Amino acid sequence: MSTRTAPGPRERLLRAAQDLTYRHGMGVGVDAVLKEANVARRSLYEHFGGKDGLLAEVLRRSTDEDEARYRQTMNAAGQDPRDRLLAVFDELARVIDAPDFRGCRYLAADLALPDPAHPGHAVTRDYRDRVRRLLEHELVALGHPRPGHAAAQLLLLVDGLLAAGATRQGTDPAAATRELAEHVIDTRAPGVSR
Amino acid sequence: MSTRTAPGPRERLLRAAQDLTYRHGMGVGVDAVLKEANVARRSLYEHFGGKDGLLAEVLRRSTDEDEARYRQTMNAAGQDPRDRLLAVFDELARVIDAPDFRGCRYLAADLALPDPAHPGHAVTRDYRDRVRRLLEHELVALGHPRPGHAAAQLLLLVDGLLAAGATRQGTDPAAATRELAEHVIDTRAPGVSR
DNA sequence: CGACGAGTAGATCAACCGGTCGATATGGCG
DNA sequence: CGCCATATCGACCGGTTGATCTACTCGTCG
Repeated sequence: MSTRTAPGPRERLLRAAQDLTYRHGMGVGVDAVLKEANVARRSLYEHFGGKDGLLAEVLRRSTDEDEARYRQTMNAAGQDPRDRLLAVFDELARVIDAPDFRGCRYLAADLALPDPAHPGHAVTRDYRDRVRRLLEHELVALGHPRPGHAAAQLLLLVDGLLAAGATRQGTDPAAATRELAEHVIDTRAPGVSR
Repeated sequence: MSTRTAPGPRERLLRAAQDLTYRHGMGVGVDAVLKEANVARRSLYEHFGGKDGLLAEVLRRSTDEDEARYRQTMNAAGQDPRDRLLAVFDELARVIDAPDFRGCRYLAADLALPDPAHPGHAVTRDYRDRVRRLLEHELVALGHPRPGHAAAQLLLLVDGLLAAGATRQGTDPAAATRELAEHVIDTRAPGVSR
């Protein structure tokens, strides 16, 4: 019963789909996923009801992994909320510098799925809210005067950084982002724009 | 010879593709474009060599339009570089509030085209650079100590705002962005994070 | 007039799309 | 052992993809 038993078809499907959707986008064919996972066509429909169900589950699992990564990045940075927040941006700098970085999964999913009723959208919306709360929690601990507002700003910086990283502009976007993040975090008086 | 002559097949193809790719993504079928444009199949291949060529040309034409829009937004704001820069963000606030806003075309294209050799990528890269130079020019006129750096930061805010607008987070992202943009523009001493 | 180029209409192609279905292998239990 | 439920398999479905090709129409200009 160990977790080291050979993963079943469901698990293999999820892993293959997670990999292929990230590398080739949401448009990957079911055939490609099945081939990569070495799973029969029918099993996909038994487990997930169809391609949409598989994609939604892939997104859901990814959000859990990524949220956990945010948490452990922050925990590794110590107890000071300021350090914990900035550690997130340092980690993102590493992420976008990875040679196989292909942009934010969730933004790509939202932009690639034209149907607003697709179950994937609910997953990405929930994910963004979880991350926002994570940031807001640290800002509250820091005694920030407008934690909700600042959290929204930090999330905006995260989105911008991931977008910039995906589109590979020459100037190092991570440093510029970190600078703005520090400003957001260190703003102690509300409404002061300069 | 007036521009009011009925547009030819090439023009109709571009308009239809521009509209359909924005609404349904880069994955739209050639058939759908042909039907919308009321153009024979062969004409597409005569004029653009294939779907990729059509998409690249659609992107190129869009960048020209959008760059012109940036310019006229800034010109309408007067001569003060600060006003001209902030006008861009006010305009973006309007853009993302439009009911049919579906995210940034170019970011969507970059994320949706897995092949890094696709001609569309060169177009989006060039566009981003043109906008960056546009912003940098105003920052220079403003006497900003690090115009290149600040332009990269503003571009990052633009990307973040467009991403946030596309994913519809509850809190109004435009106001938060404008606040950060003001900070970037008004930073007069280099290296000062607060 | 007649030749020409651009455009249209549509058949055809191999590849692929997402989805359905009967057959089969496997494993627990009487 | 025999039996059955379940999980998995892979052939098959109709439709669509992007692309190529032939045949026809039409307006223009020499």
